[in-house]
Amino acid sequence: MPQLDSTGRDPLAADQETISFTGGRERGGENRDILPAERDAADLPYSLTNQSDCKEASLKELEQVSRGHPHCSTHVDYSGCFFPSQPEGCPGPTLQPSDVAVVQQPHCIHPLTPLIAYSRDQFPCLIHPSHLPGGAEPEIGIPRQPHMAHTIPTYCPFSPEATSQIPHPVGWLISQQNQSVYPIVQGGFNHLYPAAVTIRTSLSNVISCKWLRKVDTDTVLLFISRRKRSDLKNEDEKKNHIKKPLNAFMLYMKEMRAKVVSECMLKESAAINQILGRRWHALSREEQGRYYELAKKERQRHMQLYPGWSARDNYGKKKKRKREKLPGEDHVK
DNA sequence: AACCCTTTGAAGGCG
DNA sequence: CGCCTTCAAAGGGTT
Repeated sequence: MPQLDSTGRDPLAADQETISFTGGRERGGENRDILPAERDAADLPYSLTNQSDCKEASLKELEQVSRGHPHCSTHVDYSGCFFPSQPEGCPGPTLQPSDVAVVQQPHCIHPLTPLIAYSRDQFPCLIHPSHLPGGAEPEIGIPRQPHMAHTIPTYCPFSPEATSQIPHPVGWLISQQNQSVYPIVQGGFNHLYPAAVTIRTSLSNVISCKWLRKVDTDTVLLFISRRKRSDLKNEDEKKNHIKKPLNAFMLYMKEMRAKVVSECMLKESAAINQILGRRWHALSREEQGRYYELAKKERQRHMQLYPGWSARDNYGKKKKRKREKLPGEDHVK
């Protein structure tokens, strides 16, 4: 745990109320004078050695790297894939959280200069007003109406073969650059794009609009089997899912994972995350601060992109398998 | 196929 | 306010 100032508040957090170094991260603070790497091997709760510990070849390689530098200690903690006790200047695998700037490269330039693309991995190019139904003004971050998504049916009672040939109402957006685009949330256009209009527009080349106009949307939906609707709805929910912004540690993990994987020849994320967790605690305040700052910007950008979004929206989306608690096992976090 | 594991941090709910 | 829970990423492992 980072040092607290005399007031008990973290000085780094003083001007960032959302940044917290508290929260009982005792492992990181209990012995700051000892590099976490030095105690990694001893107590990894999740056994690395059982599964995919640093393999023989990579161990030799790591040892060579370590010995190759005059300042590097030859004490190598292989079981945790760490390089402890590295003096200043040693270019070993110990963290050098250099430039974090771009975590994920957006494929089109967004005014908000995204670091991470939420949902569908992409960001929108600006929408021209003429392309919006009703000539609506384009906005950065179309207001979401996630809870409306399921309330208005948008599907047609026709076979997949038939519907697959129907152009998507906003297909022009998707076809741009042959990439997915701004995470258009189902319902984001609901106020402009009522279901009946959608159906009429989409099927105008297939069936008579005259006929459709006479058919109530609910009646149309009777043609769709419940299962089919359920599948489509689930698919739709996945597409419209807005993910939480990444926190500082997640940003750090995202950047450093590949490095750890290559160093330790590990692929199992649980083991890698344990290593990353320890390295995180080994970071200096300044180094961690950079990630906290990055995470803060991420949250701000997320708020701009998805005003009104709440973390609560994603609750219950992942079904948890009930795991039997072992005797004496408490919730440890 | 869906969830578990494992990490830290943010955020929401509840008493 | 403090505690608990969920979910962000990742990919091999498990059910």
